[in-house]
Amino acid sequence: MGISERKERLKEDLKRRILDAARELFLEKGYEETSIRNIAEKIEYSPTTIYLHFKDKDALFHELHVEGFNLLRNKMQVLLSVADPMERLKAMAVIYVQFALEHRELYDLMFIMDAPMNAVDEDKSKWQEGQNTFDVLLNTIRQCMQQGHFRGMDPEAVAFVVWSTVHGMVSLHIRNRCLKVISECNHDHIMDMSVTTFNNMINLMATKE
Amino acid sequence: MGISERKERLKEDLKRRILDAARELFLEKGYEETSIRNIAEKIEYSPTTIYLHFKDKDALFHELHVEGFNLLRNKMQVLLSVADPMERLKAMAVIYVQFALEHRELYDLMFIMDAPMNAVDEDKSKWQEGQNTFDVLLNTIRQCMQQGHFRGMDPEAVAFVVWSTVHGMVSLHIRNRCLKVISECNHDHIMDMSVTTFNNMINLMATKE
DNA sequence: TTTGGAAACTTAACAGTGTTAAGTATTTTT
DNA sequence: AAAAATACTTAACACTGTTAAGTTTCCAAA
Repeated sequence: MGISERKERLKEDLKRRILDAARELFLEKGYEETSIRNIAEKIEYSPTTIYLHFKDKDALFHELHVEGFNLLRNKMQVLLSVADPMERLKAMAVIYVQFALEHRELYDLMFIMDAPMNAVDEDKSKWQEGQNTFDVLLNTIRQCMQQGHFRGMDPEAVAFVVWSTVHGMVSLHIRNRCLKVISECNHDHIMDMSVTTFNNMINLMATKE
Repeated sequence: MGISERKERLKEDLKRRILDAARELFLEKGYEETSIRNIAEKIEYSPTTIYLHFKDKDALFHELHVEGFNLLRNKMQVLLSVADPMERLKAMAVIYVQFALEHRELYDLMFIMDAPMNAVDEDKSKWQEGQNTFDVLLNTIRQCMQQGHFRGMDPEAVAFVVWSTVHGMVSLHIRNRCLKVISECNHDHIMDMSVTTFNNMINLMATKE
C-alpha cells in the first residue's frame, strides 16, 4: 500500500519545511527572536501544527543543533589526510575556530545555549553528536601520547583541556567578552593570533624530551 | 537641608532592595525565570516602580554582574602573597575555577549570558570590570615573560589563551556539555583533574631552556 | 494655611511569548 | 453511507517586558 507511504512522505516533508523555516529565521534573528508563530507564518500553517511534529520549541532547535554537528563533522573530514597526530591536532583547532566564526549562531546553539540541551536532559543518549566529536579529539590525543607527547597526563583530561581552550576563545568572542579587553579591535585578528599562540604552546608541550 | 538627602537615601535604599530581591530570585531560579513582576511582588511594589530605578531588565542584571566581578576580585586578593608569577598564574586558574563552580549562576551572568552585555553595548566603558580582571592576568603573564617564560609569544595572546582555557572548562561544565563526554561521572572531579592537567601544561611551557 | 508643583508610585494596557484543550474539516476504512 | 482516524485550526491560558497616563504623597513658596 503505497498510499500510507505517500502520507508518511508528506508528513516528513512538512517537518522539513518547519525546520527550514526555523533555520532561516534563527540564522537571521537568533533563538529568542524566532517564535513558533513566526515559523508558522512563514510556512503558512497555524502555530499549533508545529506541535504535531515537535514536542516543544527546545526539541525543534535540538534538531537544528544536530544539523550543526553534521556540518562540523564534514569540515573535520579533511583531517583524515593528516597522518601525524600532532599536526592533526593543531589543524583541528584551526578548523574548529573557523567553523565557529563562520557559523556563529549555529555554534552558539551547539555549545553555548541552554535550549537544545533541555531536549537532551530527558534522554542523555541524544547527545551522541557531542560524544562523537569529542571522541575524534580523544583519539588524536591518544595517538599523540603513543608518540611520547603529553607524557604522564590523562588523555581524557588533555582532550578536555584542549577542547576547552578553543571553545573558550570562540565563546568569549561570540558572547562579546573581548570588547576592549584586547587592544586590537579587529576581532578576527585576535582569533588568528590566539590560535597561533595556542599551537605554539602545543609545540612547546610536544618536546618528547 | 538634610531633607533632600534623606530622600536620596530612601531612594538608594529602594534600589538596594530591588537588587537584593533580584539577586535572591536569580540565584534560585535563573535569569529567564526571574521576571520584573516577581521582583516587584517580593518587595511589595508595583512592577513599574522598578523602571524608575533601572532602564530595563538588562540594566538591572548588569548591576548584579558588577557585584560578581567585585566578589571575584576579592577572591583573587589572596594571590598578592604569591611572589613567583608562574606560581601565581597557576593559583589564579585554581581560584577562577573554584569561583565559577561555587557561583555558577553568577559566573554565567558575568561571562556567558547575553543579557548584561546589552547594557554594556551602549556604553563600552561599562565593562571596566572585565577589563580590570583581564589586566591582572595580563600583568602576571608579563612578569612570567620577564623571567623568560612564553618566549617569543605575544603577552595579550597568551593571556587570552589562558583565560580561554579556564573559561572554556567551566562554561562547558555550566552549560552541560560534558554529560557523557567524559567517562567519570563526578563532574567536580573532572574539573579538578583538568585544572591539574592545565597546570602541568603550563609547567611544560615554563622551561626557560 | 492654603495652593501649586514636583516626585513617587500605581493602573491599565500593548504587543508579544510558549503551550494546550477543544473543535472542525478532511480523508480513509469499515 | 456511517464510523473512525488523521490533519489541521480556533480560542484561550497564563505568562513576559515595557510604557503612557493617572493618582497619591510630599515639600516649598505665596
